[in-house]
Amino acid sequence: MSATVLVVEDEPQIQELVAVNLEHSGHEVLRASSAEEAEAAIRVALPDVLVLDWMLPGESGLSLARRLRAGARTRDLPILMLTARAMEQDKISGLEAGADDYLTKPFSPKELAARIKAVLRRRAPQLSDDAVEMEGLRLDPATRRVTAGERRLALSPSEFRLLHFLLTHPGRIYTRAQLLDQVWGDHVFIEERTVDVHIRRLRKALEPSGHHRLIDTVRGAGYGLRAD
Amino acid sequence: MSATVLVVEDEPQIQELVAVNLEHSGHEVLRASSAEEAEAAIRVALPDVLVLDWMLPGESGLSLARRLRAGARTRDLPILMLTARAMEQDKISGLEAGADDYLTKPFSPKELAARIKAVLRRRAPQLSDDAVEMEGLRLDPATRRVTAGERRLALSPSEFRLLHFLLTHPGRIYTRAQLLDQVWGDHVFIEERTVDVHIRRLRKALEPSGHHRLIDTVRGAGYGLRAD
DNA sequence: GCATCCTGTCACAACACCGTCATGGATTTG
DNA sequence: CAAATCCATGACGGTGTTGTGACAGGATGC
Repeated sequence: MSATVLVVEDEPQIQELVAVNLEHSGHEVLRASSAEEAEAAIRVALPDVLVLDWMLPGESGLSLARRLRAGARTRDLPILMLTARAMEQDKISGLEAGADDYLTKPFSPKELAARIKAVLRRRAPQLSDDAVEMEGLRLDPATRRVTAGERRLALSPSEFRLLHFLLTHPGRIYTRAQLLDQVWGDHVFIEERTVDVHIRRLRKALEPSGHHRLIDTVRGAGYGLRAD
Repeated sequence: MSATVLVVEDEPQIQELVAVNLEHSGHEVLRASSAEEAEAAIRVALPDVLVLDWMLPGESGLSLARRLRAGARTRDLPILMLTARAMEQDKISGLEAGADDYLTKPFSPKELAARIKAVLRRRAPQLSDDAVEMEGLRLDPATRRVTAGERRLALSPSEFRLLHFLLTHPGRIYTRAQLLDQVWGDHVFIEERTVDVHIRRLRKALEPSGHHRLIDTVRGAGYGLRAD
């Protein structure tokens, strides 16, 4: 799980320490030394998570957190607060201001990595898990089952995602590039022709029940699911 | 049946009354006096159930409930609403906003305990202490026993909790992250692959009776209990 | 304080899956 | 009809995911 982390910390040594550890965990790290810098960075590009020192020159981290919680765009930005001491008071204020979690210095690199991971996991979007059905072909994300009438079909993860997308977007033709973006993800580098192979595998998996006929090939355009 | 209950109530006396009663029932109690405080507490650690006053200073309980229902992480959080009077209007609004049940002041400690129990049973079955059984595999939280037919199986605490969760949520597939949140707690920092190891240990423990076949591995998705 | 159990992590093996390519068939184009 | 595209399909090696045994540290009970 790799993410973009904005580290807001005025002491260069601590900033460096945190940044290096996060990079080592595979994260992209941005840095800021004050609340103002942090806000500017956030304006440019919303990070996935914020590591925020409680004490900062100028506006405090506490205050920044509170403001971020108020803004629509930054309301859901996960915040991990750094506090100098394990003061119960700090904890309470920090959490009231809207931090998701907090860490008291000194902290171990391992704990930092773990907390970041936990915070990210909690914010992970829950994919919709409503079942979809079409002409007796039923796909249920919650149970992860695909059935054709009574019969249960075995699909690989990719076949499952592809069929899920097609079932939720019937009647329209998608280019291979569009399918790669939608099913495999936005930034993957995969040969377009590979989509052909997956379509074929999906067709083969659907063949026992005859549902492979649902998948249309449109020459020169792409693939789609037959709409009635 | 011991759960973590977050009580959101601005009147100190009522808050105290509710809290004491819940603690007496064996629950862990957290307190908040406003919607904002409640939200901060929830961000840090998801409670098992929320007791929420309908009238609060600032944001109303109604509004908070509605927001919690919208968030992916808090969608399934059971909510018990407190209302000052038995207004039919309130009831409707409260339930529409997503409360699971409601209670009108004044209420008896006994009724409070009963409602909490009912709400938990409905929304978070693994927190109730009802025995669960499936294909001869029986788990009883009250006695902490697991039996396969006549045979008694010895499970470690983690194996017990994992099996309990699976037995109360059959059919559905859960990712490793979801299992960590549900079985280990909302706020733990554990490698996802550790779930594999516990699944394996649980399978091994169930093997003598053949019930290990109940546990499904779904490649690329997670684990679940076979539903028939 | 000691022995035991439990737990989280790791390393390695096994295997399913995936991405790519080569080939040949089908369809379109001129 | 020939050439040029485009697509279907089988095969294959690399990659990623899961199963499993081992181990060290911590908790627990005696």
